[in-house]
Amino acid sequence: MKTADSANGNAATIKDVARQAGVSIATVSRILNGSAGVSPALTERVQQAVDALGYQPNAVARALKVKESHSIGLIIPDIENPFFPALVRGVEDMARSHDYAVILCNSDGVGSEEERYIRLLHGKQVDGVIFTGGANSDSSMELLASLPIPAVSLDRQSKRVHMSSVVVDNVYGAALAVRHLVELGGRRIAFIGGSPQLSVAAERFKGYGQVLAEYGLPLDEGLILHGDFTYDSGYQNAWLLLEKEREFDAVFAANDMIAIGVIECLAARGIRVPQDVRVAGYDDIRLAGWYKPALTTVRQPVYEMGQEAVRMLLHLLGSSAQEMVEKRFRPELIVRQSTGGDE
Amino acid sequence: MKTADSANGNAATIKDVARQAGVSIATVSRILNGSAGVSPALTERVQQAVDALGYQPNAVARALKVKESHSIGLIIPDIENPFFPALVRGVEDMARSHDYAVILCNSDGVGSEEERYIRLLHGKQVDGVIFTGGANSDSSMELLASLPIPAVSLDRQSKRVHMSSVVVDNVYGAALAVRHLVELGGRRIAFIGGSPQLSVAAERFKGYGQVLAEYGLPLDEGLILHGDFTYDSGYQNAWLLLEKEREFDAVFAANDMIAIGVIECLAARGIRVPQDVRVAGYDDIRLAGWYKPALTTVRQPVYEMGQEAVRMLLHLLGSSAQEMVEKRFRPELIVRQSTGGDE
DNA sequence: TTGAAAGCGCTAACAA
DNA sequence: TTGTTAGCGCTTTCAA
Repeated sequence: MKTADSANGNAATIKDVARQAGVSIATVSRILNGSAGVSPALTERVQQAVDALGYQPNAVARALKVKESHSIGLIIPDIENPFFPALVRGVEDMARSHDYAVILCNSDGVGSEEERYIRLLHGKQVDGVIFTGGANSDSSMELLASLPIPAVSLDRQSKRVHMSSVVVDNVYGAALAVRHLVELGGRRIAFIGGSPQLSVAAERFKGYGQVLAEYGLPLDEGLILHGDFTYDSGYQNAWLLLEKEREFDAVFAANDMIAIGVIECLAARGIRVPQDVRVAGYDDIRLAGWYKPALTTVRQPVYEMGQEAVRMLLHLLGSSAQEMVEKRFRPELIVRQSTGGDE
Repeated sequence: MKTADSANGNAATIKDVARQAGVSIATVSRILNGSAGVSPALTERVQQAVDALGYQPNAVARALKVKESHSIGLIIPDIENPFFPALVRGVEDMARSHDYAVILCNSDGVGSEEERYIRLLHGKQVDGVIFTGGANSDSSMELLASLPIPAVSLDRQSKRVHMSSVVVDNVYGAALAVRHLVELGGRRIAFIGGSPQLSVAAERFKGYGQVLAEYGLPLDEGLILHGDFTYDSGYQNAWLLLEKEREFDAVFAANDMIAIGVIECLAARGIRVPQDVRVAGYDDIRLAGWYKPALTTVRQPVYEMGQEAVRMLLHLLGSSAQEMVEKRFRPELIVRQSTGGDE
C-alpha cells in the first residue's frame, strides 16, 4: 500500500506533480503559492495531479530557499510549573492562526540549557524566539540578542539586555493585594517572596513597599523573607517567621505555591487562615480556587500574554526596523476566603 | 554590531568558514560531522574559523540533504489539561537528550485540527510523530498511518488503526480503585465515566465491571453514568444520580476532575465524603493531593510514558523494519481521605 | 587526506 | 501565460 508515493518509492515531489500534470515545476509552484497569472486549465490539471499523488510540499526545501522556516521557538523554564500551560497555549494558538509551528523548549531556568536551546533554534533557522528565562538568564538573553533572530522576552524584563517584551505590571498587582490586606485591617503584613533575581519577584516586593508607604506603615525587615517560588520555600519561610516571634496579622506571598506553603505551615501550628492571619497569593493558578481556604490572589492574563508575544514577534518579523516595543498588562485582584474579604 | 555576520552581511555559511580556513567546504563538513580521516592541522584551523565567524550550521539545509529533520511532532488535545504537562515534559526531555526538537501541537481533540497538524508536520518533514488523539480520532490516525512517517500513539489505542503505542493498563488501574472501594465496605458503587469513545474511558469502565463481578456484586445500570472528563460533567452526573434516588455508598469517577465535581455536588446536598459516600478518582493530578478531602486516586507514570514514547519512536526510526510494538505501563493506587481508607 | 561537483526540493529571476 | 535555470547551504560520491 503506497498510495501517497510516486513511482520511485519516495514521497512525491514537485517534479512528480509537474510530470503528472504535464507542466513545468515553476507552474506547479506558482499554483501552489497562489501566484497570479496562471490559466484555470492548468490550475485544474495541477490540482488533480496533487490530489492523485497525495503531494505535500516539502517545507524544509521551501524554508531553505525563502529563508523563512515558519517556525518559532518558545523557551520556558518548565511546562510542569502551573504558570506555563496557559502561556504556552496562548503562544501556540496565535502561532497556529498565522501558520507558524512552535518548537517547545524547557530549560528549567538553567542558563546553560537556555543557551543550548538558543543555538539549536538558531541552527534550525526559526523565524523568531519567545523567551522566558530563569533567575539568572542575562547572559542567555545577551546571546539571543546578539543573534540575527527577532526575539521577545515574555514575563521577564532584563535591566541589562534590551529586548522587546510583554510583561505584566507586578508592582501594580502586588499593590492590589497588599492594599486589600491593609483595608481589611492588616497593620503588620509580612512579605514572603520568590527568587529576588527575577524581575517579577523584585517588582512584587516593590509593590508591597509602596503600599506600606502609602498608608504610612513601617517597612519592618523582620517581616520580610525571600526564597523561591515553591511550596517548600513558603513553608520554611513561614516557619522562620514564626520562630522570630515577630507579630504579624497578614502575609502577602509572592505566588500561590508560596501562599499554600505558608498556610499549611500556619495550620500545622494551629494558626487559622483567615481568622488569625490573612494570606494573599499571586498568579491565580488553578489550584488557588480549589484549595481550602480558597486563595485570594492576583490573576494575570497569562493566555493573552502568550498570544501577545506571538503578535509582537510577527510584527517584528514584518517590519525590518527593529524598534523595541513593550506591552504591559494589568493584573487583577481575585478575592477569596484566605483573606476573609469575600463576604 | 555584527560580530556573528560574515562580510556579505548575512549569517556565516560553510563557504565562509572554508574560505576563512583556506580549505574546501567538504573538509569543513567532515570536521563538523566528526567524519574520520581529517588531519589535526586542518581540524584546528577550521575550528578557529568557526569560532571567529560564530558559525552555526544551517540545520534546514542539512535536513534537506540528509532527509532527516531531527524534529518530532507531538500532537495532544490541550496542554492546559492537567494531565498533559508531565507527558509533554517526558517527551521533551527524552527528545532533547537525543538531540531532537519537538513541535508542540494542541488539537483540542478535534479531528480536523489533528489532520491539519498531521499534514503540517508531514510537510515539515518531521522524523516522527507522537499522537494523543481526542474522542473520535480514528480517521486522523488513519491519515497518520498512511503517511511514510513513523508514529506512536500515546495513551490511546485504536481498535481500527494499527500503530505502535504506549499505554497504561486502565482496566487494571480501575480495578485497583474499585477493589479498594469494595474492601472498605462499598456494595453499591456508582461509576461516573468520561467520553466512552475514548479507549481509556472504556477500559476504566471495564475494570469497574470486572471487580464487581469478582465480588459477586450486581452491575446496576442505574448507577452508571457516562459523560466527559470534566468537572462540570462530574457535577451534573452526580446530580442526576441523586435525582434517581438510587442508593449508593461509593463512587468511582473516571478521572480526578470528575471526582471533584462529584464531591462538590454531594457537598452542596449535604452529603459528606468519605463519611456518607466514598469517592475515588483517577490520574492523580496535582490538585488531587491538595483538594479537601484529598483524593484517593490512581496514579499513572505520565512522565515516563512521555519518555517511552520518544524512545519507541527513535527505535522505529532506527529499524527500517516497521514491526508494531506496544508498551503497557501499570498504574498504582494512591489512597487518601476521599475514601477514608488512609488511616 | 583533500577537493570538485552533483543534487536534496523548492522559488524566483529571466526569457520566451 | 509558461518554461528554463540558478541557487539556497549542506552532504557525499568520486577522483586525485
